[in-house]
Amino acid sequence: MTDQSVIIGGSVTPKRVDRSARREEILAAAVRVFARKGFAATRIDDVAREADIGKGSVYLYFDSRDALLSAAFEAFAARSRTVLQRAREGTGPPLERLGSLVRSVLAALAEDPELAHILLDLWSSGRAQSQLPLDMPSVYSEYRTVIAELLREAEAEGTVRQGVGQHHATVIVGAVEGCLLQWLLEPRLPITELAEPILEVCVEGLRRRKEA
Amino acid sequence: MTDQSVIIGGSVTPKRVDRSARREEILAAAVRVFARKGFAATRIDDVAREADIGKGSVYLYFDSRDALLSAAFEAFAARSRTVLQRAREGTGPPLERLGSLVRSVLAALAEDPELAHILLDLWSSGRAQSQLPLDMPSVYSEYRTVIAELLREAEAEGTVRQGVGQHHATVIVGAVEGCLLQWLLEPRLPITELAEPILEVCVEGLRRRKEA
Amino acid sequence: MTDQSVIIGGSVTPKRVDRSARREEILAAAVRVFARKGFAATRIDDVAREADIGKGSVYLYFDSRDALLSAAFEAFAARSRTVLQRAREGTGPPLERLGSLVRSVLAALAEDPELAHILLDLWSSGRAQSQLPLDMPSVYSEYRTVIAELLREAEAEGTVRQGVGQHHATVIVGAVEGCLLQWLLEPRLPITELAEPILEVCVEGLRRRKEA
Amino acid sequence: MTDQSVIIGGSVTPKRVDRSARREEILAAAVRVFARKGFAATRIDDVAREADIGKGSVYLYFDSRDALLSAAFEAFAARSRTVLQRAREGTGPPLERLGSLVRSVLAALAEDPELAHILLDLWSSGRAQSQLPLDMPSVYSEYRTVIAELLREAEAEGTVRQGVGQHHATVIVGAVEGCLLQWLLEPRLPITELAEPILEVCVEGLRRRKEA
DNA sequence: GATGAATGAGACTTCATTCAT
DNA sequence: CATGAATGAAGTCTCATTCAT
Repeated sequence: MTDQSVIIGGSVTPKRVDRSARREEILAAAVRVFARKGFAATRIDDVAREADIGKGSVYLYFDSRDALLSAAFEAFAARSRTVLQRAREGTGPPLERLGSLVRSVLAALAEDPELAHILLDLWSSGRAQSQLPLDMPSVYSEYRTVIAELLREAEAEGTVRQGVGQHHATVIVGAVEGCLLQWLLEPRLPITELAEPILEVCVEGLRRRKEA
Repeated sequence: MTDQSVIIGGSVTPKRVDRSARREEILAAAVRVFARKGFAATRIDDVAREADIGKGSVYLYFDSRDALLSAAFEAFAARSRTVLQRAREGTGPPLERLGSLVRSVLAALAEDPELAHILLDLWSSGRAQSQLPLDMPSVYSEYRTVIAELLREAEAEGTVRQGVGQHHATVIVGAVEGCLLQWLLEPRLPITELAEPILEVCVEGLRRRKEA
Repeated sequence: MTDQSVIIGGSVTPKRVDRSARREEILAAAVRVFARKGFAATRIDDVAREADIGKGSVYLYFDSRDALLSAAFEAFAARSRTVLQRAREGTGPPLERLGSLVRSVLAALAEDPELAHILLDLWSSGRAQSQLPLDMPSVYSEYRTVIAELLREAEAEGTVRQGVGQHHATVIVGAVEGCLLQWLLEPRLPITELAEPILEVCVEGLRRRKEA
Repeated sequence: MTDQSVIIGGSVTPKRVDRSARREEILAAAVRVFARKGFAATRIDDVAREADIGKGSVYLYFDSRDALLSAAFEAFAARSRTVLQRAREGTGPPLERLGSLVRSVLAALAEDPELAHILLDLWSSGRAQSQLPLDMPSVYSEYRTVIAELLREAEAEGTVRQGVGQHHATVIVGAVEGCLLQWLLEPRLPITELAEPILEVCVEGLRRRKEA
């Protein structure tokens, strides 16, 4: 609304850098609090204190409390998109790209547990009444699509069984997200170590090979 | 509305309504609203209206709003325990019992989508800020334990590969819950049809058998 | 409203005895609870439970919760009136009748601590906003009047100094009630033993010096 | 309405209003309402309206409705302590200091009838059910102690009869508080004029007969 | 821009009172 | 008469949002 511009060296330099950096700081603070207390229990005051600014100042950067959750969702979705994009653009055998994808997803969230923790809230908010336009469903839809593509390539290559399709993509996404869920509920589970078992189970299956 | 005096076990109930039946009615109404709007957005008034009683009457059967969520959790946990118990007590080849378990879990929730929908809230409540003593983590812990037992039996039998253990149990639980999650976010996914792909992926794996 | 009468031996005997006995029971129960928890914190439910009847039944005997306090006030006022009447009608030296009065007041309340305890609530209710028509002020007014009469008689007799009047009556009433107050706040104070010090302080201070 | 930034002790107060001044304003408003309607009948809304602020603003300065009563108690107790301290530290004949004390107590409350009126509620709150930690009993205990000390000094001096002790102190405290009680119930009583009768009754009654 | 005091809508909860049985 | 389940008005308290400084 107010566009205080500062003229430096003859070029118009909107204070955008500062503004957006400050916005990011606040968002990061908000995510930390969401992770700690959950969205429902998080007060604007908590966020302001965490960001070490005044309560009113939060509203200079975000329209509303809900907007903070939306922004957190955006951060999560952006990261997801990046990871998925990389898998899509990657080269090499599709099953290896699948492996990388699974490892990346788990590593990304293990590295940033704060963001991971708000997953639960995002799942809840992704449903029903929520006035928020957080499109969680489409995040998972894209996720399934990418994996289905990889499986299709693998099928074309002959590295996976015939008849593998959408549903199997859903199962793989499910295995990853379900392991994350369990880790969120039980932080002692070694999340990064679960990548290999996930791939073993999904790719190799549990049944013993007859002649192996 | 009032369902007269009710005979239970041959003795006349002291008063007019069957307390526990009425309690269940209100809980069912609450679960319907939770499913529709989520716990955070559900007002006592909503529950009362759904149950077609006065707001104050809810408090005759539940101590607080939180107690409603606790009760919903109990209903969910009780059902989980039943399903798991059945798998534990079952006879027959362990991998078949695993199959039954997976199918039962999905069928149970598909049959009662209302209860399934509050899963998201229960997951959230299972973490952090919640003062509620909803022990979601232990639900999943037991779940993993039962599956790990089945895998151990199968390993003893020689029907699964050696080295299969806790982590693989976590992956199977994850696959089931992760598929449920996706269904909750995207109700068009055919949840019951996912049981077979889950079992295929987990038991058989995706990779094509060399000599098949 | 309902006047269920029972014919016994040919005479109409309204069930008044029972009815009024029951009323007294409830009132006594109410007074016990008021004494224990104070009027503000007393619930109709508490009274019903104490009287061992159903909550709704309280309303068969009292119009409202406030009516219970009114009735308790009436009981207190009636007792006060009795004590005062006795002092008024008594014969003998006025200062001795004053002594009896003081001893009676303290003894009456010491004997029935329950009623004494609600004095505090009655004092509060005797003021301001209270919709209740509890006329505490007139209880004390009558009290002062009776004592002033005794003092006037004593003055006429020459047993107290001249100039003793209304204000001194107020002081004597005050001394008694003020001691009661302290006892209510600090039950270890020996309330009945305070009668003599009160009389010593007050009467000896008023008695004309013999030879002066 | 907002009274700008205020300089206290040379340092700029961090924000705009002086928190403690505003707190006092609200407390004063609360005391006015308590005096008018009694604590039990006073709603937060009443206090807010009296202070001409929003309902929620009360909670910026007091944790709860009960905290308002506690604060009012503190104001009363602080004043009591001051009056008592003065009597304790005073010099001069003990019976004169007793006279000053009685006059001070009556004058202090006569001057601030608002605070006096809540005495009734404080007495009630000093008992039983109240969760509040208002220690009315100890106020009166200290009061008795100070007067007992004065009497002991007077006894040592020979200005009061032998055998005068704790109980007589209780009677004097009672006379003062009992007169206040009557004034509260019957505001037409001339409270300040009662100091002399109280002293006449009590002091002359205690003074040793010169030639006896 | 920054702040935090102020606000008041709205949620929970209590409990006096009613009334069908 | 007796009862206690049901009710909803009313009260406390919270907190997102606004706005004067």
